[in-house]
Amino acid sequence: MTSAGAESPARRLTARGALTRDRIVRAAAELMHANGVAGTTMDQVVEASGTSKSQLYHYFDDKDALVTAVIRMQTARVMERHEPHLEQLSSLQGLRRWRDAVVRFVDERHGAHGCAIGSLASELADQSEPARILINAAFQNWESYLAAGIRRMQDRGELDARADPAELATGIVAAYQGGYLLSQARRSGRPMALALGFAIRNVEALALPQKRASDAAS
Amino acid sequence: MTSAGAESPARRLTARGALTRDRIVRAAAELMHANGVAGTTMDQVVEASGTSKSQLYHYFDDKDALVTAVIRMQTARVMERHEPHLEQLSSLQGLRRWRDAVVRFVDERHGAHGCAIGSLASELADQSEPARILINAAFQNWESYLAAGIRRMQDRGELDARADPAELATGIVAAYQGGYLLSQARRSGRPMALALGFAIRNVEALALPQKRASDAAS
DNA sequence: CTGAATCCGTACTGGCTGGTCTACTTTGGT
DNA sequence: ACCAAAGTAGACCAGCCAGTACGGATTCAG
Repeated sequence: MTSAGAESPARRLTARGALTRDRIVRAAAELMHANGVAGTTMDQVVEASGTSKSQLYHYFDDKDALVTAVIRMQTARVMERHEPHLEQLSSLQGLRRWRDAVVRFVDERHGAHGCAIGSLASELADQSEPARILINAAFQNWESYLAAGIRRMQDRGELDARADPAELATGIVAAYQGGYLLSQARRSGRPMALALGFAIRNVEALALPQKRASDAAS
Repeated sequence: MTSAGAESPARRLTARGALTRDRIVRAAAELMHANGVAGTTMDQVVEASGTSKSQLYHYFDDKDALVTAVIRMQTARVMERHEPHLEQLSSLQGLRRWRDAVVRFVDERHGAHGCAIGSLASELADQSEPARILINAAFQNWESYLAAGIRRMQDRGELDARADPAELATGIVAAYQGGYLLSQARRSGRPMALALGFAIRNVEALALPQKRASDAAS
């Protein structure tokens, strides 16, 4: 992992070819998430994907190119899992629901493997500048979802307009990543629950007293 | 990294031997922090430490044993850097001073390499159970320092007695780790500053109104 | 139908990796 | 002074790794 050249210049891909390529990336993503990028060999990817060496090198120039594809897939996957909760986020209640879903997810697997993006970030950020840029973009994108949701809370008058959505969003994603890491080390979802809880409390602290009755307690 | 056997049964070590051993661990720690554990070869350690293959394998059974020694050294080193601030911690003011020192440290190197413990945690937690246990202990120890400080704030009547020091401590360490990871990806100390700021605000929120004049503003 | 591009399988290689072996030098206790 | 233990050196090896060579099978445009 030094230069990570751009991906193959998007040659013609038949439907069959696209499928094979996808199987490769999927297998690589799984292996790299479980064993790390350096801990995953091209031969393992070949076997896990049920393809062959020549196919692998047909679709990817080298390991760096494969890693790039894996980063893209993983960031997309993680966001896909969060999008349902964040897309329409516009209330503290929604933020808490997201937190609960996250905690449940982490708790179920006792923090195993950590966040797919987070572990890639930790391993690659200082090894490959292109990878770092991609991963940083993923984090920023993630934060932008949260920031947009927080902005909607302000628009709805639930939150103080002086709050800084972008800063709060960064704080929440940081809590998520740190909470995940501690949960991974402790094999317990508890640190994630605490970390996200504290992060969200910073948003709650900026809540405005609601004018009317409307939605109920807690 | 699968079994990580116990370290060599502490044979007799001459002063010269201990020095050599230390040089090896020091070099290994540096390399592994910069390039990852999997990305560091035994030959690199030999060269960087100015020793030889036989010395390496004289002092360590295998790479796992060396990694174990590196974990011990890194956790000790990191704690040494924080101890001056945390040892006597007994006020919000002190907590903020610690945060400032951390942010300065991260900012200076633009988050490069990340937290030594954090990156080891991310790479090893799911690869080696003994390593995971060691790293988890380091986190817990770190948290216990913060918790003790927070408890002292309660004893001094600066903080609400209903606050849970252990939970707050976990939240702060999580914010530190997550903040570091984002800072590493963004090459900026800003995420760390925000993350720690938000974490500490949870402590500040539990501050009690001080009875007398005594210490000044902010 | 045809031929060129895409797709695929497998054997192979040169270099690197963790780890071993044998032999030489230094140290420290008595 | 002696010698066993500790320390040191560097050659060596078997296996693994990323990447290549080359030949054959499918697919698709025209």
